[in-house]
Amino acid sequence: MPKKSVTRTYSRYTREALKLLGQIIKLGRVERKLTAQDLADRAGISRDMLQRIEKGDPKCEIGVAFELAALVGFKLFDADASSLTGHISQTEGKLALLPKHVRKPKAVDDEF
Amino acid sequence: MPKKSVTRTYSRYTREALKLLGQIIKLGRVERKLTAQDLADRAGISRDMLQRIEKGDPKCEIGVAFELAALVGFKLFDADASSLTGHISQTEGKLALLPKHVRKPKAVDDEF
DNA sequence: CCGATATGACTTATATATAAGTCATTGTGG
DNA sequence: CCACAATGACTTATATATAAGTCATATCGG
Repeated sequence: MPKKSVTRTYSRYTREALKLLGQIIKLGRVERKLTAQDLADRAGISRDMLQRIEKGDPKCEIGVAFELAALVGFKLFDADASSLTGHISQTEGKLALLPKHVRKPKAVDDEF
Repeated sequence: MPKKSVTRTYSRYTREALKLLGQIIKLGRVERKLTAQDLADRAGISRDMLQRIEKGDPKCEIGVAFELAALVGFKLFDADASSLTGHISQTEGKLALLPKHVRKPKAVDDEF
């Protein structure tokens, strides 16, 4: 494992967001009359993992969660893939304008 | 490991969405003049993992990704935690109205 | 009602993601 | 221009998430 044991903490926002996402997935699944096993099969995951995601477990593969959401018709970025491509290059453009390396100042609390 | 080796596939949408999320995080980080190491430290993760998330790797803990996004000021659900709580109970309400178990029909392709 | 089945909660073996470290390269600030 | 620092790309050991399986319970359809 990592050479040091890992214990993470999550902000309240993160926990709530994950819980909501899980509920959205479950809601979508039930509305579409899909069995947990069915949806899991479609996503290529175990029923157990689907359950954990529906519960909002923070330690799941993000790819699987996104995939599940999409499978039940929920897009986190309310746009289709082709539209996302546009956003991506747009973001790439912004990044290109910024310095490649970040110069560490004294203290970085631009919390203004 | 799982008793069977796992090879997942992801839809184009999922891949694009993850890529975009990673870019958003990187953009936010650079704009805030945070070193990769700095942001990683703040999130309690390794620099290596931050890099992977910024690249859009689907196999990362979803909790960490959400946390990073929030750290650089990006909320996937554009609302604060207290507002999310409202959404959660709202969704819970909807779920309560639906059958607890899904009855498996013959074929389930409500693709209409 | 009752039988079949979906769900939730566990357990276990093991594939795999992660932290840590290294090295080479590049970019920046002085 | 140049030294120093940040980044990107790897490698490796190991903690941990996952698939699979089991059991008990709840609940829906007939």
